[in-house]
Amino acid sequence: MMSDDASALSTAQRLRQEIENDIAAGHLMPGERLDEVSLANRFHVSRTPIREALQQLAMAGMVEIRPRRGAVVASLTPERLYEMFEVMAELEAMCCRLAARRLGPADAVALEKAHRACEAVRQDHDAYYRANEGFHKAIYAASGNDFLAEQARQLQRRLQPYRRLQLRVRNRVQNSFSEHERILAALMAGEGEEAAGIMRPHVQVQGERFSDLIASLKLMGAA
Amino acid sequence: MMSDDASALSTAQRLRQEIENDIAAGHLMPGERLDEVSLANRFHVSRTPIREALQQLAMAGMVEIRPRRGAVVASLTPERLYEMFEVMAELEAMCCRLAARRLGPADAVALEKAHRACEAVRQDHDAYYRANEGFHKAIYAASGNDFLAEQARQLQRRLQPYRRLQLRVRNRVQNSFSEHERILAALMAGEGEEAAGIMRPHVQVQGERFSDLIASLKLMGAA
DNA sequence: CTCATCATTCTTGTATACAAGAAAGTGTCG
DNA sequence: CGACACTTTCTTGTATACAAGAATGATGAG
Repeated sequence: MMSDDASALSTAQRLRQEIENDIAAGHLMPGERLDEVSLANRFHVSRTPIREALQQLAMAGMVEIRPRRGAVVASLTPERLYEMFEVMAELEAMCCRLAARRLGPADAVALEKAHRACEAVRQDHDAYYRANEGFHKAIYAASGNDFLAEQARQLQRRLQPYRRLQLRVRNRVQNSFSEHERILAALMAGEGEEAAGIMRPHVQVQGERFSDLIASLKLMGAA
Repeated sequence: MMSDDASALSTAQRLRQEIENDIAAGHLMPGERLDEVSLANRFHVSRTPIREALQQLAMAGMVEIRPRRGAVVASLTPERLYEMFEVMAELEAMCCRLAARRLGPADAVALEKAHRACEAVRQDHDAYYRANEGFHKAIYAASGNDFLAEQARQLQRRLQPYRRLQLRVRNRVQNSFSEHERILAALMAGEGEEAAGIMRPHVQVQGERFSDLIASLKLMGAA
């Protein structure tokens, strides 16, 4: 039996994923230097594939390469961060609109499951953070537009180091969960615009929440 | 006086741009093989920076790298193409919404200028194609969201090889121009939703236009 | 004549050597 | 004591050598 292993990854791509994970997980902080030799030693490869991985990350916006001066983890200004959240909100709103129209039985089941997973852990910030990610990804998938889903996941990943801080704010988890509930209901009812309208402010970081984000950003020590 | 030359590009980045231009310009066709040695000879460099450029292009979705089997210009299935146009339409609609709210005097001038440039060349398909690009880019810029503008430009670039074929369809230029006119008027009047509503179908490729696209796609010989 | 198997050739993947620019450390002079 | 120039060290950028997998072509059997 042949497994059409389309998921075959080159070494550089695997390395990219590893480093990307470290960035998304907050193990590598914005502004931090990415030394080619250290990375090469760490992964037991030469600098060549490491450099290829760094070039990929640069295109993904996760690192910044200053010619002749090395690569650093990309650090975003508050303005840019705001812009990215604004786009993220719109992409997710779009996912809602499409999902409401195209929702299949399998998608509906996956959505409810993801939602109940959130409910189960809403006392635990960190666990909720992960479950929340699952709920949002279920919506991307339900949009029926694979390209859109990929774009959404990619941007979500890029914002992850910053988003993590968001849920620590008092009552945020509780509010988040009840917003999920309303979104889910709207999707099931086929009310795309309704769902989109709830999703937008759910994702976007405005007003007080933005100030909170900036404050915690300073705590991170990002340049 | 100091010119903060942030535009300093590494060799790999320059090479990426060159190859990307060839793809966008249709000089390199979808499915075409990108031989590392040939490219290295052509640009008078070794394979190393070429490979770095190819990794970047892979992340940008412009080429596909099959491990151990080399890189080819990415060729999109009709489904994926449809999905990408759907997202493009939404991004541009979002630009409209934001631009209508935030439009500054400089943006307004730039928009009108770009529009008149379109008008001046509407007898010439190829010239209109370029002017059209300018009009859309002016809207991206007017959104006031630099990240959004970059995303829009990047996706536009990716769709360029396919979009080129669109305007050849009978009357498409005339229709396009009159849609521009209505979008411009709505933007100037601050009617963001109105502008977005015209932009969406202006960009999205649906119904007959999609069939036309698929037909010309087959002519391209893309796998 | 067609298909399968093996040898050959070509291309990609990786390490390494070397070149050259940036950073850091040292000493001297004001 | 502080600033500046110079030297040394370290890091990145590029080419090249070699290894290994894929494509290609030849040869032989059915």
